[in-house]
Amino acid sequence: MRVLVVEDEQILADSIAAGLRREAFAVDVSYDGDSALERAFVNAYDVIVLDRDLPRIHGDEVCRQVVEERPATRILMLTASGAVTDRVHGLELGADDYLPKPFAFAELLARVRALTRRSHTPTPPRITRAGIELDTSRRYALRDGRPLHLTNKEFSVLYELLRADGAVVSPEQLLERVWDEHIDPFTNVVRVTVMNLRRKLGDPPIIRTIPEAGYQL
Amino acid sequence: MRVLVVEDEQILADSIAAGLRREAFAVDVSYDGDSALERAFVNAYDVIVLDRDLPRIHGDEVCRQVVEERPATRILMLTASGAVTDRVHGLELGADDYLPKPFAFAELLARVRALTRRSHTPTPPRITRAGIELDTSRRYALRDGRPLHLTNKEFSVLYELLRADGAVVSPEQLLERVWDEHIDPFTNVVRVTVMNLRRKLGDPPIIRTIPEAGYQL
DNA sequence: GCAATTCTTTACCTCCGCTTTACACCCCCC
DNA sequence: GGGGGGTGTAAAGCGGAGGTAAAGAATTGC
Repeated sequence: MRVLVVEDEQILADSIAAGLRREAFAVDVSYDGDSALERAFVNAYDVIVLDRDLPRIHGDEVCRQVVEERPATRILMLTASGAVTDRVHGLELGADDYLPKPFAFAELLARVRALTRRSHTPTPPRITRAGIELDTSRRYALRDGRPLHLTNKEFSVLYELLRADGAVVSPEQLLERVWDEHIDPFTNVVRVTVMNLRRKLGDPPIIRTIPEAGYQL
Repeated sequence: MRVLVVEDEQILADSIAAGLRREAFAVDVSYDGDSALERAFVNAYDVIVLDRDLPRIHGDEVCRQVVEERPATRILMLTASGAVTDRVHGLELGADDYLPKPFAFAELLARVRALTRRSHTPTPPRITRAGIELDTSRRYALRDGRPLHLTNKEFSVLYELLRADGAVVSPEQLLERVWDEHIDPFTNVVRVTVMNLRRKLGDPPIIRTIPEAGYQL
Protein backbone atom coordinates (compact mmCIF):
# COMPACT_ATOMS: atom_id res chain seq x y z
CA MET A 1 0.00 0.00 0.00
CA ARG A 2 1.53 3.21 -1.21
CA VAL A 3 0.70 6.48 0.59
CA LEU A 4 1.83 10.06 0.00
CA VAL A 5 1.71 12.52 2.87
CA VAL A 6 1.54 16.19 1.86
CA GLU A 7 1.94 18.62 4.74
CA ASP A 8 4.04 21.77 5.00
CA GLU A 9 4.62 21.42 8.71
CA GLN A 10 7.55 19.08 8.56
CA ILE A 11 7.34 17.71 12.07
CA LEU A 12 3.70 16.79 11.63
CA ALA A 13 4.35 15.34 8.18
CA ASP A 14 7.18 13.17 9.42
CA SER A 15 5.29 11.92 12.43
CA ILE A 16 2.30 10.96 10.29
CA ALA A 17 4.66 9.18 7.91
CA ALA A 18 6.38 7.34 10.75
CA GLY A 19 3.07 6.26 12.20
CA LEU A 20 1.85 4.94 8.86
CA ARG A 21 5.12 3.13 8.23
CA ARG A 22 4.74 1.34 11.51
CA GLU A 23 1.44 0.06 10.12
CA ALA A 24 3.22 -1.39 7.08
CA PHE A 25 2.38 1.33 4.59
CA ALA A 26 5.01 2.48 2.09
CA VAL A 27 5.06 6.21 2.67
CA ASP A 28 6.53 9.12 0.71
CA VAL A 29 6.46 12.69 2.00
CA SER A 30 6.10 16.06 0.30
CA TYR A 31 6.33 19.38 2.11
CA ASP A 32 4.83 21.46 -0.71
CA GLY A 33 2.35 21.25 -3.55
CA ASP A 34 4.92 21.19 -6.36
CA SER A 35 6.70 18.06 -5.32
CA ALA A 36 3.40 16.52 -4.27
CA LEU A 37 2.03 16.83 -7.78
CA GLU A 38 5.26 15.58 -9.27
CA ARG A 39 5.25 12.52 -7.05
CA ALA A 40 1.56 11.87 -7.57
CA PHE A 41 2.02 11.82 -11.34
CA VAL A 42 4.99 9.49 -11.19
CA ASN A 43 3.75 6.98 -8.63
CA ALA A 44 0.41 5.22 -8.35
CA TYR A 45 -0.46 5.99 -4.76
CA ASP A 46 -3.40 4.29 -3.16
CA VAL A 47 -4.03 7.22 -0.86
CA ILE A 48 -2.80 10.79 -0.58
CA VAL A 49 -3.08 12.50 2.79
CA LEU A 50 -3.31 16.11 1.73
CA ASP A 51 -3.16 19.22 3.87
CA ARG A 52 -5.44 21.88 2.47
CA ASP A 53 -3.41 24.89 3.58
CA LEU A 54 -0.24 24.60 1.56
CA PRO A 55 1.95 27.63 0.83
CA ARG A 56 2.49 28.09 -2.92
CA ILE A 57 0.06 25.74 -4.60
CA HIS A 58 -3.11 25.36 -2.57
CA GLY A 59 -4.27 21.92 -1.48
CA ASP A 60 -7.48 22.35 -3.45
CA GLU A 61 -5.51 22.78 -6.65
CA VAL A 62 -3.36 19.73 -5.90
CA CYS A 63 -6.54 17.80 -5.25
CA ARG A 64 -8.14 18.91 -8.49
CA GLN A 65 -5.16 17.94 -10.62
CA VAL A 66 -4.68 14.58 -8.94
CA VAL A 67 -8.34 13.68 -9.39
CA GLU A 68 -8.00 14.59 -13.04
CA GLU A 69 -4.79 12.70 -13.68
CA ARG A 70 -5.01 9.83 -11.22
CA PRO A 71 -8.63 8.89 -10.76
CA ALA A 72 -7.73 5.70 -8.91
CA THR A 73 -5.91 7.55 -6.14
CA ARG A 74 -7.98 8.36 -3.08
CA ILE A 75 -7.55 11.66 -1.30
CA LEU A 76 -7.92 12.37 2.40
CA MET A 77 -8.00 16.11 3.04
CA LEU A 78 -6.70 17.64 6.23
CA THR A 79 -7.85 21.10 7.16
CA ALA A 80 -7.81 23.53 10.01
CA SER A 81 -11.32 24.78 9.40
CA GLY A 82 -14.11 22.54 10.51
CA ALA A 83 -16.99 24.39 8.96
CA VAL A 84 -19.49 22.20 7.14
CA THR A 85 -19.42 24.31 3.98
CA ASP A 86 -15.67 23.84 3.68
CA ARG A 87 -16.00 20.13 4.11
CA VAL A 88 -18.58 19.94 1.38
CA HIS A 89 -16.41 22.09 -0.83
CA GLY A 90 -13.47 19.76 -0.41
CA LEU A 91 -15.53 16.71 -1.22
CA GLU A 92 -16.95 18.29 -4.33
CA LEU A 93 -13.43 19.00 -5.55
CA GLY A 94 -12.94 15.26 -5.65
CA ALA A 95 -11.50 14.51 -2.25
CA ASP A 96 -12.81 11.22 -0.91
CA ASP A 97 -12.75 12.07 2.75
CA TYR A 98 -12.10 14.93 5.03
CA LEU A 99 -10.45 15.17 8.46
CA PRO A 100 -10.48 18.38 10.52
CA LYS A 101 -7.41 19.32 12.54
CA PRO A 102 -6.63 18.55 15.23
CA PHE A 103 -7.20 14.82 14.93
CA ALA A 104 -6.16 11.67 16.75
CA PHE A 105 -3.70 9.58 14.78
CA ALA A 106 -5.95 6.56 15.31
CA GLU A 107 -8.66 8.28 13.35
CA LEU A 108 -6.38 9.26 10.50
CA LEU A 109 -5.23 5.67 10.33
CA ALA A 110 -8.78 4.37 10.33
CA ARG A 111 -9.73 6.72 7.52
CA VAL A 112 -6.70 5.89 5.42
CA ARG A 113 -7.60 2.22 5.80
CA ALA A 114 -11.20 2.91 4.92
CA LEU A 115 -10.02 4.63 1.74
CA THR A 116 -7.77 1.74 0.74
CA ARG A 117 -10.84 -0.43 0.93
CA ARG A 118 -12.39 1.71 -1.76
CA SER A 119 -9.43 1.74 -4.10
CA HIS A 120 -9.83 0.60 -7.70
CA THR A 121 -9.60 -2.99 -6.51
CA PRO A 122 -11.73 -2.80 -3.38
CA THR A 123 -10.00 -4.63 -0.59
CA PRO A 124 -11.84 -5.72 2.51
CA PRO A 125 -9.87 -5.35 5.74
CA ARG A 126 -9.88 -9.10 6.14
CA ILE A 127 -8.88 -11.42 3.33
CA THR A 128 -9.18 -15.19 3.54
CA ARG A 129 -7.80 -17.32 0.76
CA ALA A 130 -5.92 -20.56 0.28
CA GLY A 131 -5.71 -21.28 4.00
CA ILE A 132 -4.39 -17.79 4.71
CA GLU A 133 -6.30 -15.30 6.81
CA LEU A 134 -5.00 -11.76 6.89
CA ASP A 135 -6.38 -8.74 8.70
CA THR A 136 -4.86 -5.40 7.77
CA SER A 137 -6.51 -3.37 10.51
CA ARG A 138 -5.25 -5.64 13.26
CA ARG A 139 -2.17 -6.59 11.29
CA TYR A 140 -2.15 -10.31 11.86
CA ALA A 141 -1.91 -13.25 9.51
CA LEU A 142 -2.89 -16.86 10.06
CA ARG A 143 -1.99 -19.98 8.10
CA ASP A 144 -4.55 -22.72 8.72
CA GLY A 145 -5.38 -21.01 11.99
CA ARG A 146 -1.77 -20.85 13.14
CA PRO A 147 -0.50 -17.31 13.71
CA LEU A 148 2.44 -16.13 11.61
CA HIS A 149 4.99 -13.74 13.02
CA LEU A 150 5.72 -11.59 9.97
CA THR A 151 7.74 -8.41 9.57
CA ASN A 152 6.18 -5.38 7.93
CA LYS A 153 7.66 -6.10 4.51
CA GLU A 154 6.71 -9.75 4.63
CA PHE A 155 3.22 -8.82 5.70
CA SER A 156 2.85 -6.31 2.88
CA VAL A 157 4.15 -8.69 0.25
CA LEU A 158 1.74 -11.37 1.40
CA TYR A 159 -1.04 -8.82 1.38
CA GLU A 160 -0.29 -7.77 -2.19
CA LEU A 161 -0.23 -11.38 -3.32
CA LEU A 162 -3.57 -12.05 -1.66
CA ARG A 163 -5.01 -8.89 -3.11
CA ALA A 164 -3.94 -9.93 -6.60
CA ASP A 165 -6.39 -12.82 -6.25
CA GLY A 166 -4.37 -15.43 -8.08
CA ALA A 167 -2.88 -13.09 -10.65
CA VAL A 168 0.85 -12.98 -11.21
CA VAL A 169 2.60 -10.12 -9.44
CA SER A 170 5.94 -9.03 -10.83
CA PRO A 171 8.89 -8.08 -8.63
CA GLU A 172 8.65 -4.58 -10.09
CA GLN A 173 5.05 -4.30 -9.00
CA LEU A 174 5.97 -5.46 -5.52
CA LEU A 175 8.76 -2.90 -5.35
CA GLU A 176 6.29 -0.26 -6.44
CA ARG A 177 3.58 -1.22 -3.98
CA VAL A 178 5.49 -2.33 -0.89
CA TRP A 179 8.63 -0.21 -0.92
CA ASP A 180 8.84 3.58 -1.09
CA GLU A 181 10.58 5.73 -3.66
CA HIS A 182 14.04 5.47 -2.12
CA ILE A 183 14.51 1.83 -3.00
CA ASP A 184 17.16 0.84 -5.53
CA PRO A 185 15.28 -0.49 -8.57
CA PHE A 186 17.92 -3.19 -9.17
CA THR A 187 17.84 -4.58 -5.67
CA ASN A 188 16.96 -8.14 -4.88
CA VAL A 189 15.17 -7.49 -1.59
CA VAL A 190 12.09 -8.93 -3.18
CA ARG A 191 13.72 -12.29 -3.67
CA VAL A 192 15.01 -12.34 -0.14
CA THR A 193 11.70 -11.22 1.34
CA VAL A 194 9.74 -13.79 -0.62
CA MET A 195 12.17 -16.43 0.54
CA ASN A 196 11.73 -15.51 4.19
CA LEU A 197 8.00 -15.36 3.69
CA ARG A 198 7.96 -18.82 2.17
CA ARG A 199 9.95 -20.15 5.07
CA LYS A 200 7.53 -18.69 7.60
CA LEU A 201 4.50 -19.86 5.66
CA GLY A 202 5.75 -23.44 5.87
CA ASP A 203 4.46 -26.46 3.99
CA PRO A 204 2.83 -27.02 1.64
CA PRO A 205 4.26 -24.19 -0.42
CA ILE A 206 1.74 -21.53 -1.44
CA ILE A 207 3.75 -19.00 -3.38
CA ARG A 208 4.66 -20.09 -6.86
CA THR A 209 7.33 -18.52 -9.04
CA ILE A 210 6.58 -17.93 -12.70
CA PRO A 211 10.02 -17.41 -14.24
CA GLU A 212 10.49 -14.05 -15.92
CA ALA A 213 7.04 -13.02 -14.76
CA GLY A 214 6.68 -12.92 -11.01
CA TYR A 215 5.03 -14.58 -8.07
CA GLN A 216 1.59 -16.05 -7.61
CA LEU A 217 -0.37 -17.74 -4.85
CA MET B 1 -27.35 4.30 -8.75
CA ARG B 2 -29.28 2.43 -6.10
CA VAL B 3 -29.24 3.57 -2.51
CA LEU B 4 -30.79 2.07 0.62
CA VAL B 5 -31.50 4.35 3.56
CA VAL B 6 -31.73 2.62 6.94
CA GLU B 7 -32.94 4.86 9.76
CA ASP B 8 -35.49 4.20 12.50
CA GLU B 9 -36.58 7.80 12.77
CA GLN B 10 -39.14 7.78 9.98
CA ILE B 11 -39.27 11.52 9.39
CA LEU B 12 -35.51 11.75 9.03
CA ALA B 13 -35.37 8.63 6.86
CA ASP B 14 -38.02 9.92 4.51
CA SER B 15 -36.48 13.35 4.18
CA ILE B 16 -33.06 11.87 3.36
CA ALA B 17 -34.72 9.61 0.78
CA ALA B 18 -36.58 12.53 -0.74
CA GLY B 19 -33.42 14.60 -0.97
CA LEU B 20 -31.49 11.78 -2.65
CA ARG B 21 -34.34 11.12 -5.08
CA ARG B 22 -34.24 14.77 -6.06
CA GLU B 23 -30.61 14.10 -7.01
CA ALA B 24 -31.65 11.23 -9.28
CA PHE B 25 -30.77 8.32 -7.02
CA ALA B 26 -33.05 5.28 -6.85
CA VAL B 27 -33.81 5.06 -3.13
CA ASP B 28 -35.32 2.35 -0.93
CA VAL B 29 -36.02 2.90 2.75
CA SER B 30 -35.92 0.57 5.76
CA TYR B 31 -36.94 1.57 9.27
CA ASP B 32 -35.32 -1.40 11.00
CA GLY B 33 -32.40 -3.80 10.71
CA ASP B 34 -34.45 -6.84 9.71
CA SER B 35 -35.90 -5.41 6.54
CA ALA B 36 -32.61 -3.64 5.82
CA LEU B 37 -30.75 -6.94 5.71
CA GLU B 38 -33.49 -8.54 3.69
CA ARG B 39 -33.38 -5.77 1.11
CA ALA B 40 -29.60 -5.67 1.05
CA PHE B 41 -29.38 -9.38 0.29
CA VAL B 42 -31.96 -9.22 -2.48
CA ASN B 43 -30.80 -6.05 -4.21
CA ALA B 44 -27.33 -4.96 -5.25
CA TYR B 45 -27.22 -1.47 -3.77
CA ASP B 46 -24.35 0.81 -4.61
CA VAL B 47 -24.53 2.58 -1.28
CA ILE B 48 -26.29 1.97 2.02
CA VAL B 49 -26.82 4.91 4.33
CA LEU B 50 -26.95 3.15 7.67
CA ASP B 51 -27.93 4.55 11.04
CA ARG B 52 -25.88 2.96 13.76
CA ASP B 53 -28.47 3.13 16.51
CA LEU B 54 -31.19 0.81 15.32
CA PRO B 55 -33.68 -0.81 17.72
CA ARG B 56 -33.70 -4.60 17.36
CA ILE B 57 -30.69 -5.43 15.21
CA HIS B 58 -27.86 -2.98 15.81
CA GLY B 59 -26.40 -1.04 12.90
CA ASP B 60 -23.00 -2.59 13.53
CA GLU B 61 -24.45 -6.04 13.00
CA VAL B 62 -26.19 -4.98 9.81
CA CYS B 63 -22.91 -3.51 8.62
CA ARG B 64 -20.97 -6.66 9.40
CA GLN B 65 -23.38 -8.90 7.53
CA VAL B 66 -23.61 -6.63 4.51
CA VAL B 67 -19.84 -6.37 4.23
CA GLU B 68 -19.64 -10.15 4.39
CA GLU B 69 -22.40 -10.83 1.89
CA ARG B 70 -22.17 -7.83 -0.41
CA PRO B 71 -18.58 -6.66 -0.54
CA ALA B 72 -19.29 -4.38 -3.50
CA THR B 73 -21.82 -2.33 -1.57
CA ARG B 74 -20.43 0.79 0.11
CA ILE B 75 -21.66 1.74 3.54
CA LEU B 76 -22.04 5.23 4.98
CA MET B 77 -22.60 5.05 8.72
CA LEU B 78 -24.62 7.65 10.58
CA THR B 79 -24.22 7.96 14.30
CA ALA B 80 -25.13 10.19 17.17
CA SER B 81 -21.87 9.70 19.03
CA GLY B 82 -18.95 11.69 17.74
CA ALA B 83 -16.32 10.12 19.95
CA VAL B 84 -13.17 9.16 18.11
CA THR B 85 -13.14 5.59 19.42
CA ASP B 86 -16.66 5.00 18.11
CA ARG B 87 -15.79 6.41 14.73
CA VAL B 88 -12.76 4.21 14.47
CA HIS B 89 -14.79 1.22 15.57
CA GLY B 90 -17.35 1.76 12.84
CA LEU B 91 -14.71 1.99 10.14
CA GLU B 92 -13.06 -1.19 11.35
CA LEU B 93 -16.34 -3.05 11.03
CA GLY B 94 -16.14 -2.46 7.31
CA ALA B 95 -18.06 0.76 6.86
CA ASP B 96 -16.57 2.91 4.12
CA ASP B 97 -17.36 6.25 5.62
CA TYR B 98 -18.80 7.81 8.69
CA LEU B 99 -20.96 10.85 9.31
CA PRO B 100 -21.74 12.14 12.81
CA LYS B 101 -25.20 13.51 13.57
CA PRO B 102 -26.26 16.18 13.22
CA PHE B 103 -25.16 16.79 9.66
CA ALA B 104 -26.07 19.09 6.82
CA PHE B 105 -27.83 17.28 3.99
CA ALA B 106 -25.32 18.77 1.57
CA GLU B 107 -22.58 16.88 3.31
CA LEU B 108 -24.43 13.58 3.27
CA LEU B 109 -25.02 14.06 -0.43
CA ALA B 110 -21.37 14.85 -1.06
CA ARG B 111 -20.31 11.73 0.79
CA VAL B 112 -22.77 9.48 -1.00
CA ARG B 113 -21.46 10.87 -4.26
CA ALA B 114 -17.87 10.28 -3.17
CA LEU B 115 -18.78 6.67 -2.46
CA THR B 116 -20.47 6.08 -5.80
CA ARG B 117 -17.77 7.79 -7.81
CA ARG B 118 -15.49 5.68 -9.96
CA SER B 119 -16.60 2.12 -9.46
CA HIS B 120 -15.50 -0.08 -12.30
CA THR B 121 -15.15 -3.82 -12.76
CA PRO B 122 -11.99 -5.06 -14.45
CA THR B 123 -12.33 -7.83 -17.01
CA PRO B 124 -9.75 -10.59 -16.92
CA PRO B 125 -8.07 -11.31 -20.26
CA ARG B 126 -9.19 -14.90 -20.73
CA ILE B 127 -9.55 -16.95 -23.87
CA THR B 128 -11.53 -20.19 -24.22
CA ARG B 129 -11.47 -22.17 -27.44
CA ALA B 130 -11.36 -25.75 -28.66
CA GLY B 131 -11.28 -27.24 -25.18
CA ILE B 132 -8.47 -24.91 -24.14
CA GLU B 133 -8.91 -22.30 -21.47
CA LEU B 134 -6.14 -19.77 -21.00
CA ASP B 135 -5.83 -16.86 -18.59
CA THR B 136 -2.87 -14.57 -19.15
CA SER B 137 -3.06 -12.60 -15.91
CA ARG B 138 -3.23 -15.73 -13.76
CA ARG B 139 -1.03 -17.52 -16.19
CA TYR B 140 -2.74 -20.85 -16.27
CA ALA B 141 -3.89 -23.03 -19.15
CA LEU B 142 -6.41 -25.86 -19.02
CA ARG B 143 -7.11 -28.59 -21.54
CA ASP B 144 -10.58 -30.01 -20.98
CA GLY B 145 -10.35 -28.79 -17.40
CA ARG B 146 -6.97 -30.44 -16.78
CA PRO B 147 -4.21 -28.00 -15.86
CA LEU B 148 -1.17 -27.85 -18.10
CA HIS B 149 2.10 -26.65 -16.70
CA LEU B 150 3.74 -24.88 -19.56
CA THR B 151 6.99 -22.97 -19.79
CA ASN B 152 6.93 -19.31 -20.72
CA LYS B 153 7.62 -19.86 -24.40
CA GLU B 154 5.11 -22.67 -24.66
CA PHE B 155 2.51 -20.56 -22.93
CA SER B 156 3.12 -17.61 -25.22
CA VAL B 157 3.00 -19.72 -28.36
CA LEU B 158 -0.28 -21.28 -27.29
CA TYR B 159 -1.61 -17.84 -26.51
CA GLU B 160 -0.70 -16.57 -29.98
CA LEU B 161 -2.36 -19.55 -31.62
CA LEU B 162 -5.53 -19.06 -29.60
CA ARG B 163 -5.52 -15.38 -30.32
CA ALA B 164 -5.24 -16.04 -34.04
CA ASP B 165 -8.68 -17.64 -33.78
CA GLY B 166 -8.13 -20.47 -36.25
CA ALA B 167 -5.97 -18.52 -38.64
CA VAL B 168 -2.60 -19.87 -39.71
CA VAL B 169 0.34 -18.42 -37.82
CA SER B 170 3.72 -18.58 -39.50
CA PRO B 171 6.93 -19.44 -37.64
CA GLU B 172 8.18 -15.99 -38.53
CA GLN B 173 5.19 -14.39 -36.86
CA LEU B 174 5.74 -16.50 -33.77
CA LEU B 175 9.40 -15.54 -33.67
CA GLU B 176 8.42 -11.93 -33.90
CA ARG B 177 5.74 -12.04 -31.21
CA VAL B 178 7.10 -14.52 -28.70
CA TRP B 179 10.84 -14.07 -28.99
CA ASP B 180 12.80 -10.85 -28.76
CA GLU B 181 14.77 -9.21 -31.52
CA HIS B 182 18.05 -10.94 -30.64
CA ILE B 183 16.89 -14.32 -31.78
CA ASP B 184 18.63 -15.93 -34.72
CA PRO B 185 16.11 -15.76 -37.58
CA PHE B 186 17.19 -19.18 -38.90
CA THR B 187 16.73 -20.99 -35.60
CA ASN B 188 14.38 -23.87 -35.17
CA VAL B 189 13.29 -23.09 -31.61
CA VAL B 190 9.78 -22.71 -32.91
CA ARG B 191 9.68 -26.27 -34.13
CA VAL B 192 11.04 -27.56 -30.86
CA THR B 193 8.69 -25.46 -28.79
CA VAL B 194 5.65 -26.47 -30.79
CA MET B 195 6.67 -30.07 -30.43
CA ASN B 196 6.93 -29.83 -26.65
CA LEU B 197 3.65 -27.98 -26.60
CA ARG B 198 1.95 -30.72 -28.59
CA ARG B 199 3.30 -33.32 -26.25
CA LYS B 200 1.96 -31.50 -23.20
CA LEU B 201 -1.39 -30.85 -24.83
CA GLY B 202 -1.90 -34.59 -25.31
CA ASP B 203 -4.51 -36.32 -27.45
CA PRO B 204 -6.32 -35.62 -29.60
CA PRO B 205 -3.89 -33.33 -31.39
CA ILE B 206 -5.00 -29.73 -31.61
CA ILE B 207 -2.20 -27.98 -33.43
CA ARG B 208 -2.10 -28.68 -37.14
CA THR B 209 0.83 -27.95 -39.40
CA ILE B 210 0.11 -26.30 -42.72
CA PRO B 211 3.22 -26.97 -44.83
CA GLU B 212 5.06 -23.90 -46.00
CA ALA B 213 2.62 -21.73 -44.08
CA GLY B 214 2.64 -22.30 -40.38
CA TYR B 215 0.59 -23.64 -37.52
CA GLN B 216 -3.11 -23.61 -36.80
CA LEU B 217 -5.42 -24.84 -34.07
C1' DG C 1 22.97 3.94 24.61
C1' DC C 2 23.03 -0.75 23.90
C1' DA C 3 20.80 -5.02 22.33
C1' DA C 4 17.63 -7.02 19.28
C1' DT C 5 15.10 -7.12 15.34
C1' DT C 6 14.42 -5.95 10.72
C1' DC C 7 16.00 -4.51 6.28
C1' DT C 8 19.31 -4.58 2.53
C1' DT C 9 23.36 -5.87 0.07
C1' DT C 10 26.73 -9.06 -1.46
C1' DA C 11 28.23 -13.25 -3.11
C1' DC C 12 27.56 -17.75 -4.63
C1' DC C 13 25.22 -21.77 -6.26
C1' DT C 14 21.79 -24.53 -8.34
C1' DC C 15 18.68 -25.89 -11.54
C1' DC C 16 15.54 -25.39 -15.24
C1' DG C 17 14.32 -23.78 -19.63
C1' DC C 18 16.07 -22.20 -23.88
C1' DT C 19 18.64 -23.00 -27.79
C1' DT C 20 21.50 -25.49 -30.80
C1' DT C 21 23.03 -29.49 -33.00
C1' DA C 22 22.32 -33.59 -35.24
C1' DC C 23 19.55 -36.72 -37.46
C1' DA C 24 15.33 -39.29 -38.90
C1' DC C 25 11.23 -39.04 -41.49
C1' DC C 26 7.99 -38.09 -45.16
C1' DC C 27 6.05 -36.38 -49.14
C1' DC C 28 6.70 -34.47 -53.67
C1' DC C 29 9.01 -34.11 -57.91
C1' DC C 30 12.38 -35.02 -61.44
C1' DG D 1 14.63 -44.57 -56.76
C1' DG D 2 17.03 -40.99 -55.14
C1' DG D 3 17.64 -36.25 -54.03
C1' DG D 4 15.96 -32.25 -51.56
C1' DG D 5 13.11 -29.18 -49.01
C1' DG D 6 10.34 -29.10 -45.15
C1' DT D 7 9.19 -30.91 -40.70
C1' DG D 8 9.42 -33.81 -36.30
C1' DT D 9 12.30 -35.64 -32.56
C1' DA D 10 16.04 -36.61 -29.29
C1' DA D 11 19.73 -35.09 -26.68
C1' DA D 12 23.21 -32.11 -24.82
C1' DG D 13 25.32 -27.62 -23.43
C1' DC D 14 24.76 -23.22 -21.74
C1' DG D 15 23.29 -19.24 -19.64
C1' DG D 16 20.66 -16.76 -16.67
C1' DA D 17 16.92 -16.24 -13.44
C1' DG D 18 15.89 -17.32 -9.02
C1' DG D 19 17.12 -19.44 -4.27
C1' DT D 20 20.00 -19.21 -0.27
C1' DA D 21 23.30 -17.98 3.34
C1' DA D 22 25.55 -14.63 5.68
C1' DA D 23 27.30 -10.24 6.73
C1' DG D 24 26.62 -5.35 7.01
C1' DA D 25 23.38 -1.28 7.64
C1' DA D 26 19.45 0.72 9.62
C1' DT D 27 15.76 0.90 12.66
C1' DT D 28 13.35 -0.15 16.84
C1' DG D 29 12.72 -1.09 21.61
C1' DC D 30 14.02 -1.18 26.28
